[in-house]
Amino acid sequence: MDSIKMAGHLIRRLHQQSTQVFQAQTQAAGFDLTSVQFAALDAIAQQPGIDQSSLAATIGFDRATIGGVVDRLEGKGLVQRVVSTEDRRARQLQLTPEGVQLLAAVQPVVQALQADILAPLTRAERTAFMALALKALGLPASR
Amino acid sequence: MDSIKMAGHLIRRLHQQSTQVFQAQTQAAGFDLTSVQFAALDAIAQQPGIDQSSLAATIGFDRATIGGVVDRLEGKGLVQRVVSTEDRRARQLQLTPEGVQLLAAVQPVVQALQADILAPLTRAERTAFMALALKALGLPASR
DNA sequence: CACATATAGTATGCATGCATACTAAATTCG
DNA sequence: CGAATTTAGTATGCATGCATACTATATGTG
Repeated sequence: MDSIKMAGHLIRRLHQQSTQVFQAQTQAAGFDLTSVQFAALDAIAQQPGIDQSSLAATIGFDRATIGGVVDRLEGKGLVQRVVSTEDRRARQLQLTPEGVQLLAAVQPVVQALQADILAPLTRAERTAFMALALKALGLPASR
Repeated sequence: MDSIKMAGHLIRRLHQQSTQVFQAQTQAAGFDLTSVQFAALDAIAQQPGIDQSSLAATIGFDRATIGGVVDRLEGKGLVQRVVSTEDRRARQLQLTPEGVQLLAAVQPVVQALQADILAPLTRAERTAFMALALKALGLPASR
């Protein structure tokens, strides 16, 4: 079988397509943010005070990667790192006012581009694809 | 909507799962090869003498990335780079005998792990997923 | 032929993404 | 309590992956 047709290869290509659509449309809207940085911002907004380790678990990174992502978000002034008073190893993460504002502004753009990631699919096919992807990841379909 | 449920996020997670399964199973079988390196080897085997630019187009990389991949394959003694006599800018790629041997040995392993990438899905669901993925990439379903 | 343009590959810089090793702090257990 | 273990985060190295700029070569056009 062609490696071209293998599941792993198709998924890699989809990932490329996904990140390209994200970059193109968020940049066109005037934002400078990667999809990973968006995912981190969004997760922090939903669980303010979350530590880096829990954040990594939430969005599926490892600890080494999340450190760099948070570094860059902090560098852009979007996120604050505070040493936890309860556990001095942990860093609690919060959005700054700038982070809150940017997230609110970029969210509708990101929301809107999701369909474009799977543009050749019909709406019903997109729904089917998402359900299969969720199951393939071992996640409950309803989450 | 949770970013957790967005198409882009699901695809990123699938990509992680895919590369992890690939690494785990090929390493368990005694190979030291990334999925990208495998894709490159396989493509070169199917089109011997292909230049780097065409290789990049075939498997969906950009030129900058393919250079490093070929560097590493050459460093492992799996691939030969020869300056084309017809176009001295181009590098024609060939597998070495070691490359041919390794590809033949690893191919069945890679073949077998494809189903594990989508392990929670039934066989029918995997087929459906692959068809949707192909369509989402704008590729003909039959290729 | 001369010059403009296009193309193949490389180099550099930035951003994931993982493995491994390390430090500091918290927890467990004898 | 004190040592062993675990955990949070960082540091380092390797491998994609893309954007941009650069060199060398090829091609097209007047």
